[in-house]
Amino acid sequence: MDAQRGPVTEPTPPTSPVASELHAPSAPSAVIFGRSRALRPTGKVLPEHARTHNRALVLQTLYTAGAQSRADVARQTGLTRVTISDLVGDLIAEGLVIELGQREDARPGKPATLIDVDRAAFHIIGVDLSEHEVFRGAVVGLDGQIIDRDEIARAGATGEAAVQLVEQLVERLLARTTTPVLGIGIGSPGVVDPNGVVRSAPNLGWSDVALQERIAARFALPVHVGNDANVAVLAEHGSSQHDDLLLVKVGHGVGAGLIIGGRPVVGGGFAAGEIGHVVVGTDGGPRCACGRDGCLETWVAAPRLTAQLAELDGDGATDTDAAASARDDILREAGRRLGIVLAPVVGALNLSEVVLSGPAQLLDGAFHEAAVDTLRKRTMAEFNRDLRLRMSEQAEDIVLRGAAVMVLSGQLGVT
Amino acid sequence: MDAQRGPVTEPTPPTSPVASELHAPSAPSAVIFGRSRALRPTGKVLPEHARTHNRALVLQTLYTAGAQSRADVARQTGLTRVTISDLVGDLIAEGLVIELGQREDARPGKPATLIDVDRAAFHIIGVDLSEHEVFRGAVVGLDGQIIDRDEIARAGATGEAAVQLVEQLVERLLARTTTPVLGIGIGSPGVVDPNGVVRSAPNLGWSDVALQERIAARFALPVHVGNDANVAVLAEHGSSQHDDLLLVKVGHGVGAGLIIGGRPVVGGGFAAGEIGHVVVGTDGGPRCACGRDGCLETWVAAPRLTAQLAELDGDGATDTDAAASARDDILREAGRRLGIVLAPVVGALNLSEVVLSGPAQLLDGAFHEAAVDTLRKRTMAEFNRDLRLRMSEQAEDIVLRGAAVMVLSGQLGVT
DNA sequence: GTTTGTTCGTAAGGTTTACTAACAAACGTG
DNA sequence: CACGTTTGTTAGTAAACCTTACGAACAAAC
Repeated sequence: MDAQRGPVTEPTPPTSPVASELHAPSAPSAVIFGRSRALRPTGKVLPEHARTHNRALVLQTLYTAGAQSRADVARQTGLTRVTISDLVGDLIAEGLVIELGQREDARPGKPATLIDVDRAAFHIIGVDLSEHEVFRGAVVGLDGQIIDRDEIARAGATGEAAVQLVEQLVERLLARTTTPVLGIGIGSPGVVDPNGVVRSAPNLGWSDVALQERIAARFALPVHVGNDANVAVLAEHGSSQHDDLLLVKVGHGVGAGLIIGGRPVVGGGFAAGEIGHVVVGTDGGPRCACGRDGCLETWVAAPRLTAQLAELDGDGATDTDAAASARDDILREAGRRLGIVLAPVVGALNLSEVVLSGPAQLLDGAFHEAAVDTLRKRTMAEFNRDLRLRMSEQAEDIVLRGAAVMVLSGQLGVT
Repeated sequence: MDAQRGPVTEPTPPTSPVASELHAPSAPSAVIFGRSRALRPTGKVLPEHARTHNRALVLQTLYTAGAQSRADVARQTGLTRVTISDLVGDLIAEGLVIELGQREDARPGKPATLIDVDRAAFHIIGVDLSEHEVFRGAVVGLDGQIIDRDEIARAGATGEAAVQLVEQLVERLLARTTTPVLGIGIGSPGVVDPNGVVRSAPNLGWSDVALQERIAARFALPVHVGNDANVAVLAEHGSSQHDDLLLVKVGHGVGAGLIIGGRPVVGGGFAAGEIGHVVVGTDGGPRCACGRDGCLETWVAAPRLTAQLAELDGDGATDTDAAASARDDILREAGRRLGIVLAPVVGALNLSEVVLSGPAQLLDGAFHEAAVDTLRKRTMAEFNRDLRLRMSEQAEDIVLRGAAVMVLSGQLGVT
């Protein structure tokens, strides 16, 4: 009974070198385990990759916890003081970290030299192309604060004209800061692939536009491009406690950004989060531009809701109570429809947090309540007990800040 | 215009050592980027971790591509022949890899010594607790082939009695092989946490049962426990080309297993894939045991479908054509309901592959067709053009083999 | 039969990385 | 003031992978 049990740590003795008779050279075989993830490391790992990783770990520790001594960082990361000193030395030489002088509080021992990410050393350019009327951009600090902003009217521009508007906007933003720029982050509507090619953005008339390449070539800076909702969820993730997070962005259309296990989800066709044209319910619904009835967008897209509410006002409601009630009915139904679509997603992913982003006057009331209520009624309470559905706190700047997060991740973090 | 642009590779000159006046020791600050993934490496990485990774890479390469020379492995992995020789030396010493003698085909140069994973060196014990009437188990080869199998009638056992049945089954399986056993993999219904504790499995009367600990202590072997559907999707992933995969397991209940970006999804409450009690549609439905109307299980769980079909036979259909048609109607409606639930998930994740596992006589016909049809009608064709919904090819043994994959991953792969 | 070129696997030595051990500096405390 | 504590650095070591170099073994061409 014992001979047959052999954990890897106590292997069987090495086999005879020539065993070709015993084990016929196996053909590539059935190998049902072939693609098992754990057995499929992404590629080789060299010591220098470890170094890169640890470097990012130090940066992250400083960034999150704020100014502290090298010894503090060592304790937090588990690396030794020696190694931390070495890594910090590199980071200081690169201008990413600075010494802030000695710690002031009274403790025994040699006083600590405080170090921190040099939060004033770089700015980031964030650009939001998701609004229908205007392209907005900002100079963003490393801590996410908006330092300066600018915008450029879209005026219906599409195709190449729209690309040139983006270039103009970036140019103007770059002129507004004298601090070195870490990179440019752009949140675009539509389907964006990992190379920053906008595969398809009907509103902008874009199809396979190599935006990342264009902007990078023009400004000689690192450029990152992502879908607007996927970018927005990055900003939200910063202030969230959870590693699984779904952000629903209600605007001209409806899109979602998804983070699972701390990693953004892109999807096989790079179209993850495109839930605007999923059909809701089994009772029909308004005709959608895509040709079907009852797409999510027909229920909850901002222009639709606004139009419905305007129609209500047009009916000239005399009683203000009744008007408010009718208004809430519309918003409640929209929220319910969103809940119906989200329920299967929340159930399948066992999500703990869903965030709503969009016009507060539309979403932050009856809409929100109905969505929460519907979600609870349609998922298993036992599994989703601690589910939260909340409004985003990032308001209008969510894409701008998310774009900045994308740059920070891409430039300073582990790829 | 140039001074302000500084990629990390061309940083600003180091700041003066004492800059405390310029940069007030920043409080932990707003830090909206704080939890950005790329900036939040999981922990320190030491050179030995790189070694572990590369070791797994070599194993994976051999496992997938079959017998080959050290030089072949070097070319495939990108590591040098020297390093590969070193790693392979370790693996041979551990008994995981064997030399098979010289390559026979005629080529210039020194003939290659073929090496391969020693596919006969270990067996794996796989256990499937997901069936209602019986616990099934098997001795599984490293390539996933079922070498021997056994089962034990559950006879309604719950709680401690059920645990003891699992122990008996494992004991009997271990007695059926004289080959060293790499580990024991168990697929259980219910919610299973990463430590192998079954948090909740109502059918088995389990609540916080430390199954992994129990079995590991009893047999002194590595043990891995997972949810049955989550385990099943591992088996399917082996034969799939995609890194995003959803498996729907229809049996006594309905559950799903999900792999995104090559990684299993567990969910915040470890209940990912529990879609059986998500409400389908907006037109009510049969009353569910959980108290609500129209849960997915009320539409597609195997016992429900079987009962509906039996009822049909009970009506004594004389015309066989009409009977077949009525039968298909029932299955079609069930398939449609599944499609309705899956559509938002497929849309949100931009899934490229969905797999059905369960009784073929129920699923592989009208049910399947209706599910495909519904899914296409309810998602955006443009984004999900290459979506496939197919039956699993693993049949009854999917959980057994998935459990074995779990062990193989856990014992030989990167954690 | 000899030469040439190729391929394989190994050996030797160097570089990078992070570790342990040890220490000086600087501080509070008794 | 002696002592313990804490910080950050220096020196040396171990691990991991690299480059370079080499012998062995073969096919192909002469």
